[in-house]
Amino acid sequence: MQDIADKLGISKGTVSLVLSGKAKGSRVSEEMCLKVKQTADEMNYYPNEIARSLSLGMTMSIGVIVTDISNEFFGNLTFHIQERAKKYGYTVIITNTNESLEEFNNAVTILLNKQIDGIIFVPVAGGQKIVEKIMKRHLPMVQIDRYFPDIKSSYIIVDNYKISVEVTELLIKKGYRRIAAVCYDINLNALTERRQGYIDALNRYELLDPALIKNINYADQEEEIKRAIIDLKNNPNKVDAIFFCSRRVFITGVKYMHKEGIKIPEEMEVVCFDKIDSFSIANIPINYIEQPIKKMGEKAVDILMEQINGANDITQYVFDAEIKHFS
Amino acid sequence: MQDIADKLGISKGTVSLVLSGKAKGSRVSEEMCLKVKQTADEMNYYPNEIARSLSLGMTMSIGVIVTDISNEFFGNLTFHIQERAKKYGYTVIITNTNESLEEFNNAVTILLNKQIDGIIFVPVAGGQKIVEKIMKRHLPMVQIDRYFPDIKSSYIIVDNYKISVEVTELLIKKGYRRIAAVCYDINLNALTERRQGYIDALNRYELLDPALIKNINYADQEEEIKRAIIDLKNNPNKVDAIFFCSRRVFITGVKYMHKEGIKIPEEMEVVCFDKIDSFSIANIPINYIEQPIKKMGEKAVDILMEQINGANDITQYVFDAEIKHFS
DNA sequence: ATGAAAGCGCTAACAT
DNA sequence: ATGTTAGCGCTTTCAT
Repeated sequence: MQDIADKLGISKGTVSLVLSGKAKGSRVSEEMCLKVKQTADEMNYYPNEIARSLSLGMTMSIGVIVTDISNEFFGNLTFHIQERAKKYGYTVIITNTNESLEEFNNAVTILLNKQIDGIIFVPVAGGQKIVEKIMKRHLPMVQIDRYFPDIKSSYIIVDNYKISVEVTELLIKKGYRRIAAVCYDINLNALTERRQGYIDALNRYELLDPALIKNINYADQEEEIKRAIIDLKNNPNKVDAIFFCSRRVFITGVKYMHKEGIKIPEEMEVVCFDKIDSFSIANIPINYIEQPIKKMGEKAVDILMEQINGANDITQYVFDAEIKHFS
Repeated sequence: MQDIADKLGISKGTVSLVLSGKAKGSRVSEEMCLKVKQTADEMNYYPNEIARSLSLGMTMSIGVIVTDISNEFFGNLTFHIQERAKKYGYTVIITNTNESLEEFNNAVTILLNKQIDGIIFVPVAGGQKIVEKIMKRHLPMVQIDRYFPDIKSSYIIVDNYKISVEVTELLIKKGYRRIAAVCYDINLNALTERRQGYIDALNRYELLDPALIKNINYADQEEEIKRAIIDLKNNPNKVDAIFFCSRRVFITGVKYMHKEGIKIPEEMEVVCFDKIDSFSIANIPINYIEQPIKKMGEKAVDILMEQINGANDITQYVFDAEIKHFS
């Protein structure tokens, strides 16, 4: 900037005005404007956003913390967040927690230090203390996919409970009576609500059989899911349908259903929580629950931007998921 | 920092020394060190990385440009890039091009302006001019997954040609004679080489039948793939196997094979270029080609870091993919 | 062992 | 319409 000012024999300030588009209102002569822009081009000038950020006190970037970007759901979610942020002229810095508290903490620290203007994050179980760091800084934030009930902030979630009730009722209405559920045993509202929805729906019809609820330990899931499937197959009182409470569980579960020779849907129907973009290779009918990922991501950005622009209200969106059918 | 200096009645410089860990070598008294660290804690001090970056002339972030982060392959790739970068203390800024030249250009500009220390990117067809901007700045860079042959820089790719020859030969050795290929018609080396490998292998055995090569237009893929499958099914001279040149094409292709009632593998075997983490829901044997995504991502970061640390040599890695079998 | 001050590249308020 | 200057928060060299 100094260089181009020198070359034209004018001052740095003027150059800044022109280049940052604040030369309107006849602040700077047309002629000068043109000259400046031209020389900037010639000298192949690129603004230093870091300096700009330091001076302005804002970075035009937001942080996004997800569990694992290679996961189909979060991959999609971050994609939509990014695309939306682009529209606001914002850049996104994504980090993964891998569901680890330590990594969650690191991510938050790094992002805060990088002076991001706001943050969208998927909470990690037990991370309340960490979130308070964000709040202390009065940094705009929105929780997504999950939330800490005791933290007063904006969030975007899906009504996991409601849709789980609905899908279970759908199975009941289809005539199934022996409906199993395979879920992670993780203590996160997004997950426990799915199980609870299933339980409550079955209870309402007096169809609940606790033996049909399979809680899976995350670390040892392959083995545990396998055992669950075998167990369900061997249940003396034939099982009709299985509700898989998340994507990964579904994939592994169906794999062992195939291995055990369980015919889908003739012997058992299946429900998958979340859409998988390769359902079509399975050649079986699949009931699935689709979350409005795009809407969630976009809304999260919209809310965050409002906060960045000064809004103080906390906004909490609970979207409805949808039951769909693939065949 | 000033605040904590004031509070202790010492100077900003000293505080900086301590907090950035440069107080070793008895530069600052033990006692002072402790006091500073303590007050920093109490006052809940967080370093401003932006100011630090400006002063240091480096940001400790690298840019990553991929086609689309919600794509399974790129999702995995960026995940591994991030995890590796973490180890070096680096943050990653990811952007998507959606295969658009304009977005590619924007991404590069934004990243350059943000003063990233290096960049890893998946080139977009026709983007040579844009890449030159990066080179002009002498910014460390490495191309990944694809590369511009006429640009002299580091890259990490997979030998698409070789593995395609191998997988085709495998099919031939299995006894198949009528082997089809379904590929995008996009003009990118990563893709054309797959088709060429298939062609050359078949030619070598005098088994090539041009009618069995189906080139798919990206924009209209669903319909075109459907037609391709029907066409292959109706070929008077029964088709034995199909080589799907990429993930999406495979998913759609298999879907229509199911719809057309083509039995896999009894009537036709299938090959998928790329691994899909939900193969197991398909319950069919699948030959697939697995790229060493993790190694690719990590190596890209390693190379980039060497360059950032001053290495001038350009490093070009061509990894081998592997043929695997799912059943 | 610690202080003082310049400088990183830009913005913005104030002068002219 | 343009110039001058202080300052953003930190690092680092040179003094003390």
